[in-house]
Amino acid sequence: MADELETRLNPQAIEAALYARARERGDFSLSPDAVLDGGKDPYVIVIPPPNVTAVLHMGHGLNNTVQDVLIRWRRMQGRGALWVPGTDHAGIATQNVVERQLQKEGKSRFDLGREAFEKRVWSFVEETGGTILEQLQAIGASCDWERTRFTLEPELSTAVREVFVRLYEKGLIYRGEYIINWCPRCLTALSNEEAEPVELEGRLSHLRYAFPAEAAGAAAKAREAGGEAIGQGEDGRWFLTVSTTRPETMLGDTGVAVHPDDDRYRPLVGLSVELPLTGRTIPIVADAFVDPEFGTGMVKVTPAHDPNDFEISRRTGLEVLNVLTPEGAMNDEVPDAFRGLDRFEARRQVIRKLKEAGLFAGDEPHRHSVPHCYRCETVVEPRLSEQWFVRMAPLAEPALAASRDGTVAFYPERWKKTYEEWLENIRDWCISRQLWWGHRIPVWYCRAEGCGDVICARVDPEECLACGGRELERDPDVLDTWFSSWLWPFSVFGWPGKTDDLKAFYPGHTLVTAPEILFFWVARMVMAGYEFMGEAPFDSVFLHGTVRDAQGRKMSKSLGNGIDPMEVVDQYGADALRYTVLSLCGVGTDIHLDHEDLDSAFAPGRNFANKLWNAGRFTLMSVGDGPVRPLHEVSDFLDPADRWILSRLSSTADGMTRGLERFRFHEVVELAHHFFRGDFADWYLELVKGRLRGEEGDASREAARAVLVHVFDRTLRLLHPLVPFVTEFLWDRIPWPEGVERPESLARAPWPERDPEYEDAGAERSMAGFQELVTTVRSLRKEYGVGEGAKVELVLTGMADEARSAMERDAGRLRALARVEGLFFGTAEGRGVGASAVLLDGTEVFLPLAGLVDLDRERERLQKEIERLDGQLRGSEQKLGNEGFTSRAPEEVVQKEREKAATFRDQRDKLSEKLQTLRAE
RNA sequence: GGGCGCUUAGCUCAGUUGGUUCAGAGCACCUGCCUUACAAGCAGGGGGUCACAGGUUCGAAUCCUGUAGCGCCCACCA
Repeated sequence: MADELETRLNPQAIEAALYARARERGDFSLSPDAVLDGGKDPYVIVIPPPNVTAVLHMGHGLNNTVQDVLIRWRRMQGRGALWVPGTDHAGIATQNVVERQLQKEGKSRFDLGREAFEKRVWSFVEETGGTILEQLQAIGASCDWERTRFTLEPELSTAVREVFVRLYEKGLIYRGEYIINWCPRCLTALSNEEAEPVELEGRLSHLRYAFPAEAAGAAAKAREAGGEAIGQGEDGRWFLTVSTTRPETMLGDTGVAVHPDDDRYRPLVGLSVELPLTGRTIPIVADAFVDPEFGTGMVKVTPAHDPNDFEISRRTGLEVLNVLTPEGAMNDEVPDAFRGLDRFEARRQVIRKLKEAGLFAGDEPHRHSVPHCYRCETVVEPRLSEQWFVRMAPLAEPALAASRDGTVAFYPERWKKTYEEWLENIRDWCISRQLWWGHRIPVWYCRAEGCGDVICARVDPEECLACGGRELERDPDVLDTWFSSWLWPFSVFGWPGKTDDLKAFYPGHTLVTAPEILFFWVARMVMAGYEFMGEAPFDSVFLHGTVRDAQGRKMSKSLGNGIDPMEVVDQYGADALRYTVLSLCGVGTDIHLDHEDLDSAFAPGRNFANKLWNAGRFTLMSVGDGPVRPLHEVSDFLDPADRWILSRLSSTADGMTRGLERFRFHEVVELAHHFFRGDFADWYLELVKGRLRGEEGDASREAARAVLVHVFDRTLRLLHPLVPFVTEFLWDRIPWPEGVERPESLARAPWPERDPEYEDAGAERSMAGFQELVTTVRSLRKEYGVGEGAKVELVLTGMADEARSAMERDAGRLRALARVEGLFFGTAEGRGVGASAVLLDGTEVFLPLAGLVDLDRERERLQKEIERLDGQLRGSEQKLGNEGFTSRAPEEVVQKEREKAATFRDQRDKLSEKLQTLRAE
């Protein structure tokens, strides 16, 4: 570690070493004893486990910075703060990565076989799985790394299996044939949440199905009744028209449906039509799902490839005909001409063939949302298949109640409603995935003749429980990745064992995550929490925004608009990264960062860290090595500036605490910034400079040193959760007052609370007046070009008596100011030529200019400027006086011209006034 | 189709229960300074009819209604 306080902050030189030392010291670890025996009030966060194959992106950067701030703050508050880290095995995502690797070697997972493939994934995970956790360390995440968990490790697999069996035994897990979302590329089922709708411009095609001759009468009647779907071809044959966005599915149609109350089509119900291209005849049925108002009021029914159609088939008894292979090609159920064709090719062919047959009634553009696989973005195909489901309604009830009664609170609050609506309309969860990487479903089927028993067990069965046969076959599927994630808040603590960890750390407290996984994960965790632990896994959910680029687009790999947090850490340090994202982290707002200009994107954090570094260096150097008195020993020697900064410290601590309690990070950063930069660095340090240079042993100097050390210590504590590295580096070097116990580390130093003893409204008011005076003088000097080095005499008049006596009392402070500003305060004698301004309290500041500036030149300068403005103004007024201009030019332009004129006039008048002052001699 | 949110300085955003302390911050911009902590800095400065139109009120960025634009979530409309 760099032991020198180098001139420039070099994050690379200090961060890694500081982090390693903090870990060694055990700053981040917590044993359950601290809670169970030590009486510490726990504060627990379990990390949203990143995918094991992931590398850190800005979303993680934001998410984990926020968690770390909370954990570090609570730890300093003396809570038993525990942040449990870990990774998710991420079924599809990880399997995809390894499959792509295999592809490069010209192999598929089937070439390897299940066992070898799983081994391959494991070795991949073991090689690369630690990456993201190391990256979290680089941004300062103070997790208890001894507790790192993985959703597919043996202990957690036990939890998964236990949960599956329990739910199965309770009748909440069932197997059934339903339409699910099928990804033809991943070859697996997807839950509704995993099928992401993408709004696309598609085509709505209209297809004609011909009536057999005997139905002609009924068709004609329906036509007469206003049935727009019914028509008569040139050949005299009657047909009906249905519409679809997926024409190829007509090959799987097994019926046409109308609304039961639709009088137009009533005569047709029970009759049949000829399904083109297939030689099949399909019935017309009535079902209430059909909206008579939409389109023609007639719907083709494809039970195997549309969820609604499937439901219709269940109610009406229509046949179910699957016409697609798992890969999304047409299967053997369709006529030869289409067999083996990819679905999109089949779509073209169907349309071509229908056109040839004169049964294509045209198409039109149609915007609609098409579900895509959330992992690979392939168009998802609704497909009938046998899958495992969890019956969710019973689980949703307590989770819903928890939100309604506030047991679980959401920040920002509007997500509460979204969450509740999802739970109110909850649908069963498809949990089986046709993958090899994941928790295998603990179900066996007995293949013995005539048995067919299904066994769901905690321990792999050797033989059939029903018939004793040994021909058991395990279900090939694995569980949805979220089936292990929803147990995470307690599985990480050893559930289903009855562990001390569980006793001490469950339930946890805060969940920090993105709104995208509110349903995937948050809601399900609450459900699992109640079902298996009897209470919610956390009491607050903070949902932060999405990280976007300068154009507002979500950062993503495919757009190439991402920012690599590691690059930011390398260039500007973890503190800069953290500070920047926190300063942008308002409740409910997204975060915009320009990926093309990291320098300016991270300037706020970089500048802040650097300023802290410099102010810290100065503080440490100025205080020096000599013994420092504790604050309470110097209370009789406090300067007004000391009282002021102590007062500000107290209110800042209070404000920051309240901000953190409400997850208002932007506000917290602003308070910290205002106090540290505005109050501490800009004013206090400047004001104590003079006193610090005094004689050793001088009471005012010792008071200043004591206050400085105290305030700097507390400031670093307040800033530590935000910027842990620089603060710790500096804090370690603070000379400690004699007789005061030094906390073992900054990470565990007590969080500064509000301290009413030092709150001093009088000192704040008087300082505010003082600051105004100084600012005003600076402004006047600047305006009249009085050089910064020049000493000026000031005359203050019209002061309230109160203010005057306060000022006399604070003579020392004014002298300090005089040194800094090069000002001199004199008494009012002849006022002469000068500039003046009136402060808020009525005091008039008069700055005599004679002798300081060349008055003649100043008058000349002003005169010239006034003439220039006057010319501009005349030009502008002339333009406005021109009717041609005002009537013909666009309103906006005229308006702009008026504004310009007003500005010229204002400025001219202002300068004229100034000139008057100068001439007042 | 339903629900929610946003619109404040060139950019990104703060503005808690309507009121001197509210029109702010950071970045960008302009001017002057390399003042022995800091030029990744200091000091000073310009810039906003708080989307638009109504309404409530003594008083509205803040509350109500409507309009426009943008965004998000949910949804089985072929």
